[in-house]
Amino acid sequence: MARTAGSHSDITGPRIRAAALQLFAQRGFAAVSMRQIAGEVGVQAGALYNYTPDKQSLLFDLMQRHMEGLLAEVASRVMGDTPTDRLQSFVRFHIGYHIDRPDEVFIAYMELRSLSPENFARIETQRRRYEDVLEAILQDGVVQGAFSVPDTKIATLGLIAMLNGVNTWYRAGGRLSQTEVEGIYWDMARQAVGA
Amino acid sequence: MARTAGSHSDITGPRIRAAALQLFAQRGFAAVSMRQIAGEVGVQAGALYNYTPDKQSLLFDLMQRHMEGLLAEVASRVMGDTPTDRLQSFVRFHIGYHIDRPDEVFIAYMELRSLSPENFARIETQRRRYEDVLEAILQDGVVQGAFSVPDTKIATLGLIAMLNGVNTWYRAGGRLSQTEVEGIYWDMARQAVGA
DNA sequence: GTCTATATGAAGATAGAC
DNA sequence: GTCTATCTTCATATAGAC
Repeated sequence: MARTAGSHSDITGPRIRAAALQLFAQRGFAAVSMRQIAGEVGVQAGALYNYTPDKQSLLFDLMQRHMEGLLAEVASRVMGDTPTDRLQSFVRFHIGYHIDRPDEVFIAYMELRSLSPENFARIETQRRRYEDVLEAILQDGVVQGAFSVPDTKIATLGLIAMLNGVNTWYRAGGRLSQTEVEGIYWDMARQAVGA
Repeated sequence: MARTAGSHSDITGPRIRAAALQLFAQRGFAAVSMRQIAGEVGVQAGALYNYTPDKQSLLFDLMQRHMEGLLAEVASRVMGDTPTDRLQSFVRFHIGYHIDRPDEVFIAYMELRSLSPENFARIETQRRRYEDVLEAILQDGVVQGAFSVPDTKIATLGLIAMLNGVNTWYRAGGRLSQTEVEGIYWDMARQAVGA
């Protein structure tokens, strides 16, 4: 169907977010213009303002949705009777979730500085809640003598940084399956905490 | 001394790079204007063009200098008779070098997408040379049976990502000394490769 | 080498017609 | 809800005086 003037509120909103997501990830928030986003969607720039009050809110909306999805999923997917089992499920969940959403992840970690101070504070709160999930597992493991970790806070940040690194090289259809990648990172993570 | 019109070629160049470095790291390349850099240095925007042909070259110059310094230093600082010793010296070097240069490191990893294709290719080549230093150590260790690493390429990228994470939280004057931080990351790295 | 002034283009955002 | 047209500001980069 050719694009014509008219009402498309149901589909234009998601299309704007999808276009913004891809463009922000590829070129960076500051380097992308509202006109470019509109062009990708197939509308004029002015039409975007029916969906977002401004460019900053569009970025915040993307990051907020990502963090909420991440927090909801980690809560339902991380489980196990022992700290080691829970750590494994966290590592595998994190790798899988991040592999599936490279653009969201990239933006959430790279465009923090493009947020207004208020929006930054909100996203940071959500991020800390996610880190706390992992740190609680590590603390449990240390208390129970299952892990050897000198500093759970630093280990948390170090592990997450290591896991995030998967998105710098993983591409779907490469030589390794997602499960294989999960297994490799789980091996490294398990050894890193002395489990 | 008040700023006045005149010749200052010896000091203005470094001051421009220092200002650009800080501003690019803080706000991102695309979000920083030549006027802002000039303002930080204390000259007018036009004067910058006596030192760089354009903004892109200024970014490339910063990244190029960083990578060359990194490669020169890693070559002279990483040593040891065994793979484990060499890995330890690499980890401690990497942490120390990165802690000392947060802005350079941040830009080198975050503004790759802001480079022109030709400049990107040059920086990528240097980056790969740095990764190769670590991968050679891991391969040595695997061959000699000192390390347990399922995939040296992924382990290289995973370790570097983990080590780079230090810059997301380390601040000079915090609760841990640089040597303590090096020790913590060395513990994690050593365990991660099964050394 | 730095200044002022400016050429030229593009940015975010809004107004009002349809 | 989208369009066209526009306001206003700011961007990179250059020219020529000092």
